[in-house]
Formats: sequence, structure tokens, C-alpha cells
Amino acid sequence: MEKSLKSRATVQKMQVKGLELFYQKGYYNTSLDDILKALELSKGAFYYHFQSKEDFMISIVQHLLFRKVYSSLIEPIEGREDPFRCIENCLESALENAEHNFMDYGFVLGNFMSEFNGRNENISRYLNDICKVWEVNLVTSLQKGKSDGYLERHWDSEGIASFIMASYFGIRALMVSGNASMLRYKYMQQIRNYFKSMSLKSSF
Amino acid sequence: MEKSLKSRATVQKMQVKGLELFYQKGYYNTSLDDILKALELSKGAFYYHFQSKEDFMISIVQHLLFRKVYSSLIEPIEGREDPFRCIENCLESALENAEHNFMDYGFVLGNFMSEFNGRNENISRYLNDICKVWEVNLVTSLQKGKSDGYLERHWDSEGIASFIMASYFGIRALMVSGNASMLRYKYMQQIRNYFKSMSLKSSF
DNA sequence: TAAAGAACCGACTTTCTGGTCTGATAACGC
DNA sequence: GCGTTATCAGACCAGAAAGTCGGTTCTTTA
Repeated sequence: MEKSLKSRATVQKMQVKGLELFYQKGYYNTSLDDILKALELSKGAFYYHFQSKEDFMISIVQHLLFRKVYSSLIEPIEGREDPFRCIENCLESALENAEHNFMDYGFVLGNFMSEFNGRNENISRYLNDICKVWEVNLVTSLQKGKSDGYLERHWDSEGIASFIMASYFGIRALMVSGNASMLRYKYMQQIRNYFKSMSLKSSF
Repeated sequence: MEKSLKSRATVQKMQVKGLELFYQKGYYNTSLDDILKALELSKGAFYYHFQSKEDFMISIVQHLLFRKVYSSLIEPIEGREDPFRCIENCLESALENAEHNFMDYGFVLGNFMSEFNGRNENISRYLNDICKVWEVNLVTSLQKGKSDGYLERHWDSEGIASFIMASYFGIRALMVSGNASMLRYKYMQQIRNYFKSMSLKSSF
């Protein structure tokens, strides 16, 4: 294989497997050997491509996590009309994906945020940045919704956005240790009620 | 000091400091030496009172955590009237406490749940039990609220309870890495809106 | 007051983990 | 063909962490 291609393939493999294991067992509870063993690679290979375990994690956050969060939680909302319906669909498909795929990136984000909080300022910053992008996107969408007549101007867009994010992080945390599909159903019902109570054009 | 008293005092000291450090730095990221150093105690003392680090953690969960969660999140709701107002006050004071006291036990519970999930089934079970007690209490309170005419019977009590818990876990996770007091204010506003949309006797 | 045992000390062992370093090997330019 | 370099293998190291164990000190009790 061509050199630069092989290099990129190796890096990619490491990042994908790294994210998978870090998510499953936690960053601090997963050793480099765990990852390298699963890939049948060596320490030499790892430290050729990355400077440290921290550097490795940051590359995962920036390349994999950010893109996944963007495509699953941000892009489907960006620029669209009817924010409530739009956000609702977005959350629904993210939760559905989580049930079959066992890994939805919104939750991975929340999970990592709580793991690194107070333990690694550097990594926390990158995670918070992603979170911020999501938040800004939600707020923008809601503001546009006001202009387009989907909700009244007196509602607090930032408050709603935070509430949506919080409830999503939280329900995913509950889902891992319980009846996931039932929780997902009940959650969607409640978020719909919540949205409905603020919605002007009653498309519900 | 009397022996059995001294013994219990030592155990208590270890548990309190252990909970504090486990919460701050995470269980897997806190060594026994960290705890023992802070208390000026030795390994010998620790393994005299506890069988292992896991056993130690379980004793903390059962004795400290459970009681604190009970007194701060369950007792204030149990048997009372007007569930929405009651739950609202309860969450508010928990969040307020979190801002000054830096440690509210509802969040500690959620935090630990995510840390141990998939990593220690044993400890996870104990944490889930506490969570379940909270949930049952919320559901019971809401059911009673229906009888007392505070909300209509068609609302799904389990769904509402899960939604409350999820939003609370989530907002606390967001608070650690952001503007806590602003988030708290916005959160309480949103949860009030949510409650209001289901409330019959409009005490709001 | 002296034996018994509870409570504790701290050095030691074992295992694991992040990180380093010396080579090996295959692709690449010339 | 030949030196160069990118890519990787794996032995090795230092430090940390959980857990062990023989010994010490203090309290109770007979």
C-alpha cells in the first residue's frame, strides 16, 4: 500500500477503536495495551502517530466525535423551519440509533464531559466546545422559529436549549441501566408535551 | 475513647472523606493512599475495617449516599400535597445547595451511575436501587396529585418522573462546566413552564 | 496488673500502565 | 541497486495502585 495511505488508515483504525473502548470502559480505565491488543498493533506504532494518550484522545474528540455530533445533532436542525418538530425528530432518531447501534454520539459527548470534568482541563475544553456548538445551534434555530411564528418571542431560547440538552444527556444516562425502549418512548412523549405547551402553529 | 465508638468514628471518617474524593476525582482516579493521606491513616487501618476498595465504595453508597439522597430528594416530597410545587421546591433547594456546598447528592448519584456503568455491575446495582427509590417516590407523589386534583389523570406519571430525573441529572452535568447560577435560574424557569402546562389548580 | 484482643502502622509484593528506545522491514527516490 | 525514511515491533523502565503481613500500641477485662 502507498505510504501516506497506510499511515492514515492506521491512525483511523486506532481512533475508531479508541473511541469505542474509551466509551465502553472509560478513558482512565482503558489502557493503551487494551486498544493495541484489539488492533494487533504495538506501542511503537502508537507512539509513532501520537505524542501521548492525551494527544490521542484530543485527536479522537476533534476528528471523530465532533463530526459525528455535527452530522447527527446539528446538521439536521441547521437552517430548517419549525424548530420544535425538527429538534424532536432529531432527538428521536438519535435515541433510536442508540438502541440498535449502542453508541450515539450525543451521549458519548455527555459521558466524556462528566468523566473529564475536573480531571483534565485540556480535554474538557474541547468537549465543551462541541457542546457549545450544539447549544448555539439550538438557540439559533429557536430564534429563527420566533421570526417564523412558531413560538412566541417571550420564551427564553437559551433556557429552552439548555433544558433540551440536559434532558437528553440525562435520559441517555438513565437508558443505559434500564428499559431503554420504554424510556425512549416516554421521553419523547414528555418532550412533545413540553414543546407543545410553547408551540404557536399547532402542528402537533 | 471506647473501642466500638472509636472504630465507628474511624469508619465514618473514612467514608466521608472517601465520598468527597471519589466525587471530586472519580472512583478509579482516586487511590486509597489519597484518602488515607488526607486522614493521616494507614493501609492497615483501612484493610482492618474494609475488605477491599469495592467493599468500601458499597458501604459509602449504602450508608452515606442513600441517606443523603433520601433526606434531600425523597423525604421533602413524600406524602405532601401539590406535587409540582413540592418537586419544584425540592429541586430548587438541591440546586441551591449545590452552588454553595459544591456537592448535592442527587448529582453525585447520577455521576457515579455513569462512572460505574458497564465497569462494575455490583456497585451499579446499588446505585440503581437508590435511583429506583427516587423514581417510585416521584411517581407515587404524582399519582396522589391526580387524586387530589392537581393534574389530570391522562398524564403519564412514570414518563413525567423519568423526565424530571433526566433533566435534573443533565442540568447538573452542564452546571459543572459552565455558568452554574445562570443555568440554575434558566432550568427552574423551564421546569416551571413544563409543570405549568400540566397543572390544574393554577397555583403558578 | 497482666493477658487478650481490637485498632492501627508501614514496609513489601505484585500487577498494571504510560512512555522510551533500539532495531527491523518495507516502500520510496535516485 | 542502494541509501534513506516512513512505519511498525517489542523489550524495557519508572512509577503508581491494590492488597498483604508481621509487628506495635492502646483498651478492655479477668
